[in-house]
Amino acid sequence: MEITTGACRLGLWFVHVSWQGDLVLRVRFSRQGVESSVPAPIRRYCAGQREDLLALTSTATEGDSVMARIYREVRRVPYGETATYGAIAAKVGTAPRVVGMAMARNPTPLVIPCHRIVAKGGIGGFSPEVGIKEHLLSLERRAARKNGEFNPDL
DNA sequence: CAGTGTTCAGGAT
DNA sequence: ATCCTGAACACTG
Repeated sequence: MEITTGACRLGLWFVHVSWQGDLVLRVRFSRQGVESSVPAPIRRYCAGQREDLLALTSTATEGDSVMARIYREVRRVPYGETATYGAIAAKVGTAPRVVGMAMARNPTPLVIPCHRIVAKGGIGGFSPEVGIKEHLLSLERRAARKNGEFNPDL
């Protein structure tokens, strides 16, 4: 199967995706872009529909490295909810800081929802802009609420 | 070696 | 109550 690349709009930004079937190789954000095709679940997600993206996979979750185990744990955080760096670290058996590094180097945001990982006393970081993280979290809050869910947190 | 999208305990103010 | 240190950790330039 061929490797495909495309982009779709997300608020003020564009989401650029490189994928091969259900396997997503890379996701990145930028201000520039031209609308083209992306995997259907990502298009629905960006349109603000409730979509957990679990149908897609990422190469970053493969293997036994600490990084891969962190990424697998992050994927278990449900749509519309958040977890702290420390909580993920405790489950994997490493330090919170290592989780931060894994998030910073996440090759496939959205598919591995690093935006749902927040600091204990604040939102935590996000590259290239924390504004994207805020946008994603409020997008998920809205969609979850529309589905009749009650989210006291966030 | 220093530096990361952190957190906690311990101590001083 | 808030503010500083240092340590723990996996990985990169």
